[in-house]
Amino acid sequence: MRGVNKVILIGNLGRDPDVQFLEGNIAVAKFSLATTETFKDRAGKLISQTEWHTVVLWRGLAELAQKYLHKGSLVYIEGRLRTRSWEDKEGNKKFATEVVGDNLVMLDKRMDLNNQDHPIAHHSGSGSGSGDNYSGLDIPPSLNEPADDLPF
Amino acid sequence: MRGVNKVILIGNLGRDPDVQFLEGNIAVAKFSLATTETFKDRAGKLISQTEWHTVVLWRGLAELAQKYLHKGSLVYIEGRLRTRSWEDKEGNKKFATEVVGDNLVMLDKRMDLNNQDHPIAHHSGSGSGSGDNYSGLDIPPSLNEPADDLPF
Amino acid sequence: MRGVNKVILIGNLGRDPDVQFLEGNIAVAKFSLATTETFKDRAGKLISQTEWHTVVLWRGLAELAQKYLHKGSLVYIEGRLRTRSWEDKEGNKKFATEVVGDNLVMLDKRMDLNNQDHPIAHHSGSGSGSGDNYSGLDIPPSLNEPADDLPF
Amino acid sequence: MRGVNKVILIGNLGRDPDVQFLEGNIAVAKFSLATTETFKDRAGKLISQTEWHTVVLWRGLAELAQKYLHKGSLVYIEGRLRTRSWEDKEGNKKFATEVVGDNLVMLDKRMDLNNQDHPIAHHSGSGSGSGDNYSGLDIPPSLNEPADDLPF
DNA sequence: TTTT
DNA sequence: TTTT
Repeated sequence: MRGVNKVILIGNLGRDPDVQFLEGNIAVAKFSLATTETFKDRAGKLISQTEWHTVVLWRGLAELAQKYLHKGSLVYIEGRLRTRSWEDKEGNKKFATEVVGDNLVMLDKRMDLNNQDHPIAHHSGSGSGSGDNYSGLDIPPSLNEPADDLPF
Repeated sequence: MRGVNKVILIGNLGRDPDVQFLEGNIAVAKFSLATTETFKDRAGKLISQTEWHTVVLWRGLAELAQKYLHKGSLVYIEGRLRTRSWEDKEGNKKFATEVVGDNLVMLDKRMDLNNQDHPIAHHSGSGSGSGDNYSGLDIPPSLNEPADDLPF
Repeated sequence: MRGVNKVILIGNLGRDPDVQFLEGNIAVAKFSLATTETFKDRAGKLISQTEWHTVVLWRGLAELAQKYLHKGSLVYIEGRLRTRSWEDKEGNKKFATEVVGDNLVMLDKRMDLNNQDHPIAHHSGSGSGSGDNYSGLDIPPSLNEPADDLPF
Repeated sequence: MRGVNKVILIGNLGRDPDVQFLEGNIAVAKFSLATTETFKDRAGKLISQTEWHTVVLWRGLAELAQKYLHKGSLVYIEGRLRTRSWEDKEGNKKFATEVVGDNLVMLDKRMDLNNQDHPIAHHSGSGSGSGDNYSGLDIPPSLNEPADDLPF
């Protein structure tokens, strides 16, 4: 209660997403995302800093990732932090912090504009990226209020 | 597609929320929210700057607002911007930008911790804020994945 | 004090930015930004909703806008809401809500990768988008801590 | 360039902050923060989920943490993710993901309202928390534009 | 491991 | 007025 746990990332995939299907045919996608920020240090020198994040997507978002994302894709991810812990075979306690995505926006689909036939990278062929209803890019606010009949 | 429109506010209600019910018994709440930020200007002087926002909540969130929020309440609102336009009686074009909330977190309920019986302010008596299941404070990610059986 | 007023947008410029210089040679840029979100309504139908925002940038960010942004540019803007009011000549009270940007990330510069010579749109010639040091894209956290000598 | 790495948290400190001073008298604070989100699972059952984060603050923010934060404090933190890795004595590779805070807003100072003399917890006495100008809570946008002489 |  |  009374908590907020929100992450917003824009970055590039380091590899193609790893997608798996659990029982019930539930898709889960996982990939590394690099966010690079540039800023000036105290001396005014330009510093570029890259951070790697593990992103996990479920269900519909995982399926979108499978269809449209690949190594190098630029994406906006909104989600929350989750830290998992376990013991490895030697009994060492391990931790991993992941970003579980609630929303995904693809930012380089625009490539298609210039170049409909050859999406920028080695998709696995399939019928991917074309067409224009990779609907649900946003899986957003399930709020859809009645039209503009606000009584104010 | 490919868009993001997100607002995050923490501030205090300027008045009790105005709640109305549309056909279908759909609740809509509206209130002014003051966000005050403090920072230093170029000269190092401390500046306090208050901005007023119009917040609109629908359905369940509007009902929570009606039950638990009042003048002075401190809240976290996450939502999106929406600008409406219309003509007033004199035919002047008018604009109003509102924040339509998708998520609400009440930040001063904690009062209850110290003082279960007298929430900090003049609630309308009702069965207000006590108890600890004013559930649904967050109306968040409808993502609920299977437990920790991630195959990675 | 105790307030937050934050806006995060990803969208396209409706027109080239309008850039002006105030006394002291302070740059101010202003433009309209369209954010389009797609989601399913209660009936499962795909709805696309575009919202227009007025974005204002100051100083260095305004200069970046002047150099690199144009009609159609896809950008990430982080900023805060500010509502201004005034009276027009007829004495009508007017309001305008703007997003004052604190951070700007250009999301389609990538165009340059494919096509160094013809940025996607009619830049004003100048020495625009090429080169790779349109530094300061991010004008971010002026926090730059000492290297990784954290004592924990 | 072209990246965003942003985290927004609202939660409670699990313990008093651990504050240290590095050479140059640079303060660094570190603490665990619990964010609890409540939502309904697929079956409509109310689920409460707590996530623990490691938060690191530098310089002025660390000093504020030292003065005003303690076990149980409710805070808003805005920052970015940083993952550090190292090898422990046994040569095992270890990872730790932290939230490096760029902004801090204290959300329960209001306690003072009800109870000026006994802030909710064992402060180190110092006369701190009272008064109402623990200014600089926000250390925000170093943008401070000239007053409202926008030429638009 | 990405990207500029 | 943008973009898909």
